[in-house]
Amino acid sequence: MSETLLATPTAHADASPKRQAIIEAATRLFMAQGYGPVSMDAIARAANVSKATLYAHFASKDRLFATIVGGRCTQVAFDNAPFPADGLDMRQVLTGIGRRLLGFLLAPETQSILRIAIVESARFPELGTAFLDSGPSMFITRLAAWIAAEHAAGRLDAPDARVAADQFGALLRPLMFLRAMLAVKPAPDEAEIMATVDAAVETFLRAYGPRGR
Amino acid sequence: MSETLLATPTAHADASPKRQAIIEAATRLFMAQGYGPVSMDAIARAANVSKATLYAHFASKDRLFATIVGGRCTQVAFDNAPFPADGLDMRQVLTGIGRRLLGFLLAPETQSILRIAIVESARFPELGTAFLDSGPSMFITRLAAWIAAEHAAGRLDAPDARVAADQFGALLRPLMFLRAMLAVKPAPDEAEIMATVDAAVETFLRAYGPRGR
DNA sequence: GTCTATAGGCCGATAGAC
DNA sequence: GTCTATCGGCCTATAGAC
Repeated sequence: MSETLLATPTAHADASPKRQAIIEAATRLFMAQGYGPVSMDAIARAANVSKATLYAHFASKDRLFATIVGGRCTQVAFDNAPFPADGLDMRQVLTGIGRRLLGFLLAPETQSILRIAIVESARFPELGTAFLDSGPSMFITRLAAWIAAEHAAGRLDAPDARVAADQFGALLRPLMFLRAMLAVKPAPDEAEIMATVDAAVETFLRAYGPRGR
Repeated sequence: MSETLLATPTAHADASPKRQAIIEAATRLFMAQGYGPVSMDAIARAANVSKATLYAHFASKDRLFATIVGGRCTQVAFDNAPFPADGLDMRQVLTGIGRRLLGFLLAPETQSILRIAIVESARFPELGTAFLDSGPSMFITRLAAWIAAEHAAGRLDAPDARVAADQFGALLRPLMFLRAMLAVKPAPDEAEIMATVDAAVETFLRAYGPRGR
């Protein structure tokens, strides 16, 4: 697969109803089942169009998949709301950031696309990059910038802000996250999520809180 | 009449050369490509047997896959070597544990099976559990026991040893690990691995080192 | 653009000879 | 147990009518 597979930003948003139906059906099926098990017949049937119409809009199953999933990566990207300004309680701020990030990571849409990106990254190398760039990388970069500012202000002691940001994200993905990715029951509940966030914040502050806390 | 008490003819460890060839070929192909893309024809061809022979040993593709991958989970399990006894330098001990664990997590065999377990856990729920039980869960449990002992001895300050162990593992899986799972270049090199371990140990000791460090 | 119909191939699984 | 040969089905993709 070439990297041009993802570059399908048809300059004019094609609002053809059939095309839209195809995209919606393909998104639903691919996200639920991945690439292999979904047939073009099934997509055509779910979209209420014929296979010929399907192929009139998308040259091949590969291209349809890459278009759908690549676009989906940016669509479910982590909501990069701004981090709070100075003066708020550090623990509350971190807890809020952690809750938002972990909630995003555990959301069914995120899990689906992450699962698909992981397994299809061999066949579609651009998917891995698209997913990383769509959320995690940018989030860590922004969090690092915020941490650096807090460090400069003396409210954190994190000389290497990039590492600290990466580690805060990592602390939010303990075994519970792996268990969710592996679909091992029981699914994480709200209490477990909160406990994970609280523990991550606690450890982060123990490691990076201002000296002489 | 059966001539042995130890082996049932069809069920267990059959040393038949054909069966062994099937297992080896299927392992290689499934690990490299996952479930869907590998056909029974391909496995038979790679094992130099006919498809009929294949089906004489394994009732279906599903069962063959579950047998192969389930067994593989325990085979590539993390080497649970004992943790060092008392009296050694804490930083060195943690660094050694971290290097071994991260090296294991990034090994191609581990990445393959983890990728497969993640994507096929919907179709084969037992795979997720098998993978978790084969390594990560037990490792965290053992690490937690060691941390609890160190806590009791006053060499660590980790009241909740289970959380601390889980977080140490999590600190070893920053973005670099996600990048590896997504097959995004460049692959982690030795320097990056060492830097990740050192940073994880540093943060862990900042958070859980003995008070008044 | 959209349809029906089908080409052409590979799939999982089996029958029957030995 | 092991083989050859094959079945019936589903797959991607296309031809041709409208």
